[in-house]
Amino acid sequence: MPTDKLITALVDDHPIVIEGLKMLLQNETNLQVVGGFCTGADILSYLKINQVDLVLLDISLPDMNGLELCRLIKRQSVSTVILMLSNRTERSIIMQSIQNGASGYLLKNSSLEELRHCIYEALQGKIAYSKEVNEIISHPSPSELRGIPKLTRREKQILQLIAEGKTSQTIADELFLSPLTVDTHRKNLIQKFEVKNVAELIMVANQQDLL
Amino acid sequence: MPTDKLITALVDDHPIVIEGLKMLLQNETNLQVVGGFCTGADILSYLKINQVDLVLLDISLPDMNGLELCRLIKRQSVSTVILMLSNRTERSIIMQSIQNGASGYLLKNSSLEELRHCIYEALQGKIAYSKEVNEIISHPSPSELRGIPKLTRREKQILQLIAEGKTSQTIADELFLSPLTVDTHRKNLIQKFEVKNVAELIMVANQQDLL
DNA sequence: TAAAAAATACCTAGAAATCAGTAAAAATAA
DNA sequence: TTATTTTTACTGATTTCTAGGTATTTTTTA
Repeated sequence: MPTDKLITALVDDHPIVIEGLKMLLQNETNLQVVGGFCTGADILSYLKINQVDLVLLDISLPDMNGLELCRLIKRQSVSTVILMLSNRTERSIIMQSIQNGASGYLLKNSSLEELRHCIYEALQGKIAYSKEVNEIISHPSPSELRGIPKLTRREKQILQLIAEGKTSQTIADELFLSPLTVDTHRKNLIQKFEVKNVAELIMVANQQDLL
Repeated sequence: MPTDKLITALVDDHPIVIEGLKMLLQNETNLQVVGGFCTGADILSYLKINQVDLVLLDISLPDMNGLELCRLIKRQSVSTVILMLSNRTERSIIMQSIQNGASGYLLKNSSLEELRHCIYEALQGKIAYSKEVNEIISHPSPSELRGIPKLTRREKQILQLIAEGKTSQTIADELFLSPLTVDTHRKNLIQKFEVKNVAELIMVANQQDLL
């Protein structure tokens, strides 16, 4: 029994979100939700024997990365349109999504209207972003423009010790260096990260997972 | 027109989640969802003129912290039962929820059954955790065993500004305070966290997700 | 409304960090 | 082996932070 409705699958690790989307989309006349999947493995095995026109896909899944999954789905079925539906607001993740074959990107706090609109656009072959995502793309934050500085071995080591609350003198004693040398490294770290002092240094180093 | 059903409000910055929960809970015979709110301000102003028995509350909201909101709701209406519904898995956040008056904590990837069960338990006056949350609570990591200092509003604010690399003088100018006052707060922060200086302060504040 | 907590502000004085340079060994890469 | 990067170390001046306090006003809580 073929149908003229768009066969749609939902992938999200939150059952509540899946159920919610199901309910929301059941009123849409032009599409039919055939299933909700909590893992990447589930949707992939389903796609092996079933044709799906549209997939709403979350980034964070228990068994694999949503970006990776996006690529795998596209490889298995080029005609399937994928819309990413995530909380992640990082430019890089949005870009990677598109590069992996997604036709659009929505934040989960999008309105229903936006969701509808993006589905429509994506099915037309366009790349569809929700309003907020467009903002993110067009206004890169200073912290994102700030590249991740390349640190030398010594600098990493001293950064670590600074984060432990040690003074230049203490660090010098520990590494058998002159405190003046440690000061130089400290200065270079502050320069490389383009920050004002150690407080901010430790903050951005944390944001960049360097500690 | 009084009702014997439990008046329930939903607070989440994701319209999709709200709609989903609404749909899911509309089949429950013993409760009635009266509204979904996307901001803390919305629910608070609603509660000023309406009685609500149960609130399902997200942590991350656009205008204020969910933990703070939990406290405010409880202050305005003690009899209202609050269940936190969040993605955050940090012990400290779970504990803070309970301390701020919540009757339970669920992760968003809980099943519908778990949600039902927790609502039931919470209404009975118990503290209700979902399965995964129980796991988290019973396996504390070493870094989490270090007590979480209670910060005042001002201290949180100043901690934030310190993390941005601002000096006491700059912070004082910004908040219209004496730099000596900022120094006092700075000193208290260092004491409360039992650290040696701001570098370590920012480090452990990060570990405890306070920034 | 009384008690407790938070926020405000100050003193003295020493310790530590930051800025703006320079420069020479030592290690690594081309 | 030559060139580049890293690591080491210094001067001198200035700013900022930290440690020991005390104390009053304001706000919040009981």
